[in-house]
Amino acid sequence: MRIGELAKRAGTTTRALRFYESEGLLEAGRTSNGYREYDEHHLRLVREIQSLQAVGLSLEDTRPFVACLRAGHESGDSCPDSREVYRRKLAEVDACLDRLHTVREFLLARLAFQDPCLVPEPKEFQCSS
Amino acid sequence: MRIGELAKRAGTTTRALRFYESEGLLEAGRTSNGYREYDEHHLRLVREIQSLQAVGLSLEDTRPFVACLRAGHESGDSCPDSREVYRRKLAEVDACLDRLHTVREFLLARLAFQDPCLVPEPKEFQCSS
DNA sequence: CTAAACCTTGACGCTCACGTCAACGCAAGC
DNA sequence: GCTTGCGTTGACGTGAGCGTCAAGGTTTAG
Repeated sequence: MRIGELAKRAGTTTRALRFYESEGLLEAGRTSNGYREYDEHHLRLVREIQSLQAVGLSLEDTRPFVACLRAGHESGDSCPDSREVYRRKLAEVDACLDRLHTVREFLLARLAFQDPCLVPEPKEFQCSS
Repeated sequence: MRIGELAKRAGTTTRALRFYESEGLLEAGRTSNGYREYDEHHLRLVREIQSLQAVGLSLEDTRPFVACLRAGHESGDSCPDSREVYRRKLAEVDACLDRLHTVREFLLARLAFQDPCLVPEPKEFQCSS
């Protein structure tokens, strides 16, 4: 199949697929006229990337999973590097949950009209999913 | 005081202060040579902005608080618009907490080697603090 | 007097995962 | 033959909140 069909079947865009290729995540074959050629295995890879992005992993973080699938494993998260990414992300999520609980308490206190001087630590913090 | 001193006392940078001014959040007076001139009231405004950013509010969201302080209120969150921002942010935080709990369960399940097909909704979602 | 340390505006850089446009080639239906 | 709809590469735009020069003017310490 060509890039348009893969995009449609995966529910994404051709631009995204070309971007994955430029990042080395999705190598495609080429037909004689230069068109990219994909198969079901590529669709599987794209689906893996999408589901990982859905839980808040960056594209960079999906590399081990893609590599794991390409190495022949039936699931992308059966390799050590992938599981390490899971563990790291879990720690991030836990930290984020802590942080958000603190923020929530702060907002509730302010809405309840309490003292305006208790401010959460202004640490750099990025909470994303 | 001039911009450098204000930055130092607020624990920020001159660039940030100039940026706030460009966004209309921090209007400064000017001395005869064109230097910006600030007082304790400005410092108070900057501190307010910082503490709000620390709980994950965007600069845009800090506008009502700054306006409230400039309107003469002793605290920036005593005005209706400010409290509305608090309420909206609280709702965002709650949604984020829900989302992160789901993600956390997903990660735990994957690490426990379970079925690889349950994937959280790939909704657009931005969780930040 | 001079050098350091401050101030000014303006403009580009950064992150991330693409969106969007430009300008072109290729293929198929009428 | 012509239009329509695929495909190609390349390059710039997006958002948030500044960081980081660049190229000057001003003030202060020695």
